[in-house]
Amino acid sequence: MCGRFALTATTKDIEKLLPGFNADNPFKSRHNIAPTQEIVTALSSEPNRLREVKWGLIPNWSKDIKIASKMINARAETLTEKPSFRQLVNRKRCLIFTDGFYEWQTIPESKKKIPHIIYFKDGMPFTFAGLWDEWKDIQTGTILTTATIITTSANEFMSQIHNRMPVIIDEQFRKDWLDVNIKFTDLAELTFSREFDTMIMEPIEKI
DNA sequence: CCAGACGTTGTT
DNA sequence: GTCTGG
DNA sequence: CCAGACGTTGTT
DNA sequence: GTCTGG
Repeated sequence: MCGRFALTATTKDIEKLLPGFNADNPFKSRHNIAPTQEIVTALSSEPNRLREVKWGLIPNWSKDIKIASKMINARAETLTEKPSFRQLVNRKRCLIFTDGFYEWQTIPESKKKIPHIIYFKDGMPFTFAGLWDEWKDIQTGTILTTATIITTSANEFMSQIHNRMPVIIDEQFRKDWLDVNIKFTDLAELTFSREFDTMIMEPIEKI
């Protein structure tokens, strides 16, 4: 799955990933982004903007804000079936910016978990596939924008440590993923597990 | 019909 | 909002 | 995902 | 051990 990641690149380098998209404000460098915190995204509805939203999807119909902490990931395999996601796949897709994510390897019979960081050889930031939504807090009238990260089965490389991984959208497909004129069924292939030539994985002591 | 859930992961 | 379970 | 809390009563 | 908050 994907429950922690980093975004330490400069705002300028992040903007380079998606020409024409500009950041609202400079983004802070962060090594350990946790669910419920702000994440940097490009949303399908706002074609020229990079903005922060909260990690943990709150569907627009939700009565309880607490649902967010359960909705940090969405399985690619069942996106079009699940009530929480099926209405979003054709209308509210997003890209989530990162330059490395963490997975924990569980060691059988020792109860220990070893964190690993996964990133690319060039050190550049890259993008996860996500879904987003807007939710109105009835008490205050505030609109909250939230997102979830789509996961898929681990590729051969990642399966050394874990059975799931986030969906990564390559450079040439980023604009397609954000284009809601393209149906999800025509993009579903992007969520399938595949190998990456320059992916690096390293065990770390601590995040 | 209404009431209640709406999710993923990992472990057994 | 929509589906599932009772 | 991990880290940290996990509780009540009565008094200020 | 399990739930909550970040």
